[in-house]
Amino acid sequence: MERTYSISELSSEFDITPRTIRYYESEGLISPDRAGQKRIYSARDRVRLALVLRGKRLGFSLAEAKEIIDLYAASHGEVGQLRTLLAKLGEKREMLEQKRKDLDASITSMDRYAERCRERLVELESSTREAAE
Amino acid sequence: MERTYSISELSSEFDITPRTIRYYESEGLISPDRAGQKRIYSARDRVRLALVLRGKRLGFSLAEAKEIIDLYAASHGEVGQLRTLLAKLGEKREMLEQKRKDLDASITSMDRYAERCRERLVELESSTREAAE
DNA sequence: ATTGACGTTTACGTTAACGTAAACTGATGA
DNA sequence: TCATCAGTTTACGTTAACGTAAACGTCAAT
Repeated sequence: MERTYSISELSSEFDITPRTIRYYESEGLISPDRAGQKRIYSARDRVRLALVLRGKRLGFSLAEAKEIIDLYAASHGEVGQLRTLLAKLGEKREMLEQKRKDLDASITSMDRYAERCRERLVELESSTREAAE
Repeated sequence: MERTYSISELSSEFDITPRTIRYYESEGLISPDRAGQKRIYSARDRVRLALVLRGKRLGFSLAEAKEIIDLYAASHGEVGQLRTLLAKLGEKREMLEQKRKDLDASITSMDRYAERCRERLVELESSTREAAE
């Protein structure tokens, strides 16, 4: 038997509210089982939730995140399905690549700037010491 | 004399509407000069606009983008200013690092998945050929 | 003189992604 | 038995980031 999760367990684990999780369900991002009224989340549901949140951190909308995540659950029955799946994966892959370029550019320019600041700080500190002599 | 830009030049270059650019100004992200009523954008304004858009692609809100971009325009006069600036740069740098982790994880898992799909496709195609013999 | 093209301000409208509150339903421990 | 969680549905409220429309200014070209 695999482990299951309640909505409050997941909400505290991922630091989001139950409302958010229910909203994701209403948008078709997760589909937990039910025990009567109560939602029962499987390990698979938990993984999907984690993927949604990661997508959000990367700036994807919920709709975009759903598109991507649903690719991982697509059926691989026929050759045609596999071909279109691979094509869609290629698209998403390009979006990620674009983000990587943006991110790398952001990081390198910030690092360069911080380095210049540190040099300037050393300058200022040494001149302060001179003034004290 | 440095080159300047009209609002429509920038909006078409970056593929956004003038409304968006004016909104960014109202949020304090850009502060173009004026020639009477008309806004005149400098090369510096253009760079800031590009930074805003890059920030958005990476999932930052306009407020977050502003915080980051404003760091690049902070004054380096006193030692104390430089110290707090470096501290803030460290914070932002960590946020970018987190995004890089998320992004790397997304890319590697997607690449792995695509590879499995390609293998499966080769299988299916070979079995199709066998059936044709 | 007027017609566009381009610009402006003001203000209301819209959508995504939830927040919040009300009213209800079991299960469970004192 | 009663209260107290933990969960549920329904529904209205909110915020960021613009869209859209109205009403107006200005300048060059016809």
